[in-house]
Amino acid sequence: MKKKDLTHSQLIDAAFLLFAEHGIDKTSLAMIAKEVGISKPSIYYHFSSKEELIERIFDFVFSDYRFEHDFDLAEFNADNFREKLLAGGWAMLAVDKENQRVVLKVLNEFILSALRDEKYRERLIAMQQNYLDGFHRLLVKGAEWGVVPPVNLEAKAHMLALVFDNITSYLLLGLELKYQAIWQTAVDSIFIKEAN
Amino acid sequence: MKKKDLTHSQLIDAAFLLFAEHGIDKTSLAMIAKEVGISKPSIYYHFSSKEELIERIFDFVFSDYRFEHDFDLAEFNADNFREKLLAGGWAMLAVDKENQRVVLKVLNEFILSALRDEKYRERLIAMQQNYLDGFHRLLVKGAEWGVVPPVNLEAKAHMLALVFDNITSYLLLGLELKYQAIWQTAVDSIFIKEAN
Amino acid sequence: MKKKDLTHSQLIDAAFLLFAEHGIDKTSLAMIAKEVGISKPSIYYHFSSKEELIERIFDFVFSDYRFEHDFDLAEFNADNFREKLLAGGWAMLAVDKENQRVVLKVLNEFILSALRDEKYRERLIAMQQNYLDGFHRLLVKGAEWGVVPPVNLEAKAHMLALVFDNITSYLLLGLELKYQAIWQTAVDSIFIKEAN
Amino acid sequence: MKKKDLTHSQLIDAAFLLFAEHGIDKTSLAMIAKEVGISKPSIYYHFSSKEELIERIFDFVFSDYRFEHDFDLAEFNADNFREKLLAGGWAMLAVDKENQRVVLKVLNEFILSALRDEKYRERLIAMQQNYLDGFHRLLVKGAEWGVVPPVNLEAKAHMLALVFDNITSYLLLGLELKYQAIWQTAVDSIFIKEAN
DNA sequence: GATGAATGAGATTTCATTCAT
DNA sequence: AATGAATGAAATCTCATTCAT
Repeated sequence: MKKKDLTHSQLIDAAFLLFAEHGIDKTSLAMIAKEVGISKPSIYYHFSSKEELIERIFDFVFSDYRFEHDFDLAEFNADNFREKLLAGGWAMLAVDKENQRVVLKVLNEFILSALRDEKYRERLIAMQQNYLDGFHRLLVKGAEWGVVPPVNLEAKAHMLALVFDNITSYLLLGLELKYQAIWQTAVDSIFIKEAN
Repeated sequence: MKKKDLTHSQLIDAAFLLFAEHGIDKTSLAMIAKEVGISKPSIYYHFSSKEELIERIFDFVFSDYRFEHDFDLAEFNADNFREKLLAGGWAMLAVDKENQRVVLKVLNEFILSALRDEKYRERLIAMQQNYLDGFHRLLVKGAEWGVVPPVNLEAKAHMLALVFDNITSYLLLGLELKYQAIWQTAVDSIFIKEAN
Repeated sequence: MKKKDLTHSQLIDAAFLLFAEHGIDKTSLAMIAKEVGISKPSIYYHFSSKEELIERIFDFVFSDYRFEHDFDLAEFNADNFREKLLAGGWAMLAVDKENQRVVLKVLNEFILSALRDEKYRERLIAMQQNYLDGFHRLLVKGAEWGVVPPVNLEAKAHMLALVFDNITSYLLLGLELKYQAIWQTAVDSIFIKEAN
Repeated sequence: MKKKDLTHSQLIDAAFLLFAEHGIDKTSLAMIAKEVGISKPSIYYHFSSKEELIERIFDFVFSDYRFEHDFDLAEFNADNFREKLLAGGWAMLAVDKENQRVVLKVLNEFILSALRDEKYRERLIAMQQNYLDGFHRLLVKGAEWGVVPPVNLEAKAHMLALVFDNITSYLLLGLELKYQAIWQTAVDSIFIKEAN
């Protein structure tokens, strides 16, 4: 790796961790520079402003956050459908907690930013939509395969997305719930033939 | 009301709105003072520091945010159980959107704060717990009344809480989903006799 | 004088002198604050920005710079016309040199600013126009009184203005010319009945 | 031209234009480098510091600014004396305005510098002196040829120089005066046999 | 009950300059 | 002949806070 690229990625890493620890607003360029061991103005050789650095962190965080990472449609079939769906949710519970907290903290920072800045809102919504659509596609497949009752698929999918998404938030806050059972309850409700 | 109390509540109101608009960090005491029409140092007569003002806003916001506001157990009975449960969720969709956004924005600010400051974490968790427990109590009642299958009640309750809570987040970001149907799907899943 | 007004005028004075000595760009707020003996941010209590301070200095300099100060039409009459005209120009040569240099240096700073900033251009042009018009009015009076040949008055007036104005510039640079004779030559040319 | 010389003169050109547009202080080496399409440190191969570059621009500007360019004594004779004198002044009014403005802006920058830096003062004074002396020599010749009354030649010459010089300043600021008539008035005053 | 005046700490950013390559 | 990477110094400006009045 060239020197420039090295420093560049050190800056991304340091900023990322500091954003998680102190929040974006309370992380100054001085703190980042100190962490990396370069001078404050040197940051400007790599990023034209703090704002640009923030955007690069945004890219960095969100590139990792895709439905397909958690649920790979290609691996699903009629036989393993329920299992896979359960496993996809449970996987997030088994992950390295510390690392997850860090990612989620920064993600939350950006959700707040998104409430005020169009630039972030669009991308954040695109990410949420990616999960909403992902679950929908999955259930449609499940219906095609005859394992999911073919009614009300969109609402079911979105309910799953909301539960899945919010489990991460509650984890982040340190609420200790029986997430496995909750996710299972949500997943199971999908397969019920509505009798009401 | 005494003058002191008047100014006090004007400060709370102004700070609350400004926190929603610009975020806590980016709202300066100068902005708040200007909004209320007093001088900056005068704020210190009412609050010993910005931090204390923030805490009072926290109280102000969270005093309004209780499960019992949304779902009043006293009004539930065996006959209206499903209806009331549906209505409690839908009510949040019918509320004055602008006002709701403001409250939710500030609430989100505090969720972020809670990730870094023990002081806020405890109270925020207490609030989330209030909803988690509230739904649980409700379903236990429902089971007693024979309208909810008496299995897996806790997980069902928490799933409802997660869906309920996250609907507000998605609303806030401006995602346009069929929330009524989603909530109905979640609610209906509660009544199913698990046959799998 | 109130404390605020005192500091305010100390700031104006200090900034004015420092602008003359180092130029506007090279005079930092730190230098000004140090000169007055207050802290850097205190300046912002009195002026909202460096730009505003500059504008106030501009006002301060230009309020002193009016044709009527140098040539008071009310004092002119047919008998003393030439004498008064001469004296008005010569007065500027007799003035306290050091003080004059300071004023002129800052004035020159603003001329440069005026080349780039509409805001200053207009006001500077108004000032030059004040002299151009002043000389014109004077010569018109002179013509009415029969002491100035009533031809070509505008060009004559403007020529006087140019000479008068530029004498200050040359003085400022330290060029040692026989300014008295130059001014006299210019003034005398006004009275000639053109015979060519 | 060698590559070195090429880049050198590109730097001079670019710096010159940028100085005119933004002023010396507000023109950074980064801006100049960008304009020429080289890297910032490369400037240091050609000039040892920004200060040296400024001095070279000074040379560049002032080499063009000589009395002999405007009034070539060799072309004057008794018959065409007045005409030539008029034409020399009018020429400056006919010149390409945009180009003239650029030169004059930079020149003005240096006048300001000259007020603070001995190094520039001497050379600037030399230039002004060149015009003052030039007009004087011209009038002396005119007197020898019998076309200019042989009295008060120095003051007349200097008055012409002041008018000539200041016309450029007023042009630069965008003041719209009848400069032709003004210059003619000044020139004509030279030929008058003083009768007062 | 409130303010006028001020401040220390610190934020982002710009700039001329350096030096190994 | 030029550059990539970095820096020290300093600029403007903001902010929470203080304290005599």
